[in-house]
Amino acid sequence: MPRPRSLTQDQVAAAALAVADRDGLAGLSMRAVAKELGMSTMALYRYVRDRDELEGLIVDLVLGEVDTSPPPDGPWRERVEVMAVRMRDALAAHAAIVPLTMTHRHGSPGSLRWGETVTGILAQAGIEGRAAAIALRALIAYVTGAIQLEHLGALSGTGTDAIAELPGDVFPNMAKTAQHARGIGPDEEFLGGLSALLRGLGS
Amino acid sequence: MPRPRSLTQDQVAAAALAVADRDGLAGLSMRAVAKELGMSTMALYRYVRDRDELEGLIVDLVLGEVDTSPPPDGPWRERVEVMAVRMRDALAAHAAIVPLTMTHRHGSPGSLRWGETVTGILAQAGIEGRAAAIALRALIAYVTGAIQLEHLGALSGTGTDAIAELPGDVFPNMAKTAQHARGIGPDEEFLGGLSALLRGLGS
DNA sequence: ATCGTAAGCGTATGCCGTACACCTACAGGA
DNA sequence: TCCTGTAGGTGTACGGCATACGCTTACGAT
Repeated sequence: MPRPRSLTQDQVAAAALAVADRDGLAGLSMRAVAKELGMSTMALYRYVRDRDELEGLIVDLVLGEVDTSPPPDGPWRERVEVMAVRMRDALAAHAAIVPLTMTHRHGSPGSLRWGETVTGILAQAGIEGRAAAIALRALIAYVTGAIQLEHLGALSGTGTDAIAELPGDVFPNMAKTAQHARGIGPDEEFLGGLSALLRGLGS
Repeated sequence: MPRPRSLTQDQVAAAALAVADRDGLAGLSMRAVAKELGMSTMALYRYVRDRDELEGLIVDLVLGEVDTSPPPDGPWRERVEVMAVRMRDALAAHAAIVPLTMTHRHGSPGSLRWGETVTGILAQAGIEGRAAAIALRALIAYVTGAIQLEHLGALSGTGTDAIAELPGDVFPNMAKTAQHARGIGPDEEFLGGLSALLRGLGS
């Protein structure tokens, strides 16, 4: 009976994501998203309660793009690694919104599906119950932490250079470590830490 | 010759931290910090270039409170664990500013000293060069990720309850895992994941 | 053709960070 | 003792933010 909606929430989320991809997280505002959709600022509020909900929709959208189908057969560590890499790739495609995932990942359907697949792999490997709960949280902690680190000064970036040139008498170990760190790419870094965690999770 | 400063940057940082502790990150504003110091808003800018620098000072202050003296002798894994727990405890005392540490940890003296001590322990354990660089970054990724997770919906909180009540036919593994997760405290969770990572780092 | 509903919009409020121009307290030299 | 240059401290103002509120308007059902 009333006037029909002209947009879906998905379209709103997609517009917001486009703004964030183009102008960064700082450029993401209700005004900017409304302009992206060709509406007035306040019209946006017909689709979203407030900015917080909009951020949730963006995270849902990005996390929903992660392929959560069970990876091909193989050793369980490799299969979990595939899942971790899928998550990392999806977020790398929208690096600007990575900080939002920490606040809004909770309860997102994509995140739940990812967890479901991972716990399934763990269960097949005999990791269940409390051990599975701890393993899943450890994986989430590592993956989200590593992704944020990666987008806030890569291992081979200027930050590492600065550390490598620290006074050798005050920070001898850091200076030496940074020297070696220069040659390490982001992939090797991410996968290296991940495989250590996975080795340890097998008890 | 000119009028002397009446405040140190440390005092400014302490006031800002007090505001954040009391009113949360959302309550942290230049106006609020200036009021905390009993000055006008703009006087604050005599001590700090902009808000970004103020945030850096806060992080420096909190990270500077971490005890970075070498832990007592013992197995290297236990010594690294002590370092991780010290970092976690320091941040837990100021949970509101945890998100700031992701953006401002880089180059903070406290963070450097922490890294120096950790790489020292790793070196004594025979982990050096590229392996040490990867190990350090993995530890930072896990610790920061876990701390953020902890302050954004604990394992035994309402979020877990919601997951435990998910449709069992769509998320069977998650539902079962969440059931077991309910009984896990934050310490057990943090230390469990950490010891897995440390086991794996020993190659 | 009309009418109720909700879409969409304009305006306004109270925050925010901060640029700028001004006044003022103080240490050093006279 | 007074004078003066420097930098500390302040008030005002601007543009941008999220969003509350009330109006207008498009539309599907009658």
